[in-house]
Amino acid sequence: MVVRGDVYDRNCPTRVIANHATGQWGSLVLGKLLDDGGGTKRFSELRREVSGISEKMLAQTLQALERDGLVHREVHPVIPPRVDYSLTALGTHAAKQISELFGWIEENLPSFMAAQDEYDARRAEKV
Amino acid sequence: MVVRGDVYDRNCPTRVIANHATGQWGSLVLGKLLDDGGGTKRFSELRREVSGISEKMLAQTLQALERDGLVHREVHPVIPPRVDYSLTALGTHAAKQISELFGWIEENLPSFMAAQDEYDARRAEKV
DNA sequence: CAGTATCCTTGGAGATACTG
DNA sequence: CAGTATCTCCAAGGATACTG
Repeated sequence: MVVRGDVYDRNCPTRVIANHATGQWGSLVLGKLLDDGGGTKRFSELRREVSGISEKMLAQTLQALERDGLVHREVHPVIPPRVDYSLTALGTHAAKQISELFGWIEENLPSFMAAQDEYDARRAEKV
Repeated sequence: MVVRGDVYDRNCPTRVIANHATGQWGSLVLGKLLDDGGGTKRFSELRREVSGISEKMLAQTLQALERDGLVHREVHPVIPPRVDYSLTALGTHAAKQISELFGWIEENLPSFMAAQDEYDARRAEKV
């Protein structure tokens, strides 16, 4: 159907943006910014709250999200430096969708774990 | 708030499943299976339709999705081999959410491209 | 504090060839 | 056809140290 921007077509910008928004770090950063209820978060807050992310990946992730127009970056010219990150309108919409999906996965975690157990059991008996 | 299953906590099963479902290949495979309107798709169909995926990654992706209970795998004992993939109830729900998000990105592609252009322009003039 | 810069390692991912 | 096995390589990503 759609040809321009079709996410199933490689080398399509849609796919790149989708990967930023749904990637392992991008999705979590968007989620955390949404949790704040449209407020702002600082670099170090995100670093702490998104468990496992390194400084490098956080910086890189935020840059990609900012470039895509999902995140707004506000620099305060003070010492020590202070930079606030927040969601744009686009980012808020994306974050809501992702957050919903993640919430649904959490809610259904028992079903997922059961599926995994069953899969593993089936594989075990075939050996 | 939530501790067990919290996606923001590393080493949490939720995050692993989320990554399978929203990862660059997983998301596209789920999307393609949904496009088929609850029908089935064969390995080679998916290979063709998800532009850029290799056999290895498709096999690996399908296995992860099957293990998580998102995809059902039906083997027909015929020659030549025939294997049908379809969405489970869980998979259908996940696929719908992802598909919606991707559709929204496609629709708003102009906004994203504009944001990127603006970002690049701002960076260029600062040099 | 909010990043860069650097180095280094792991494994994600492709290509190819083979099998039931 | 639907995979698996193997080899290979590049880039994603982590750790550390440094700077405005």
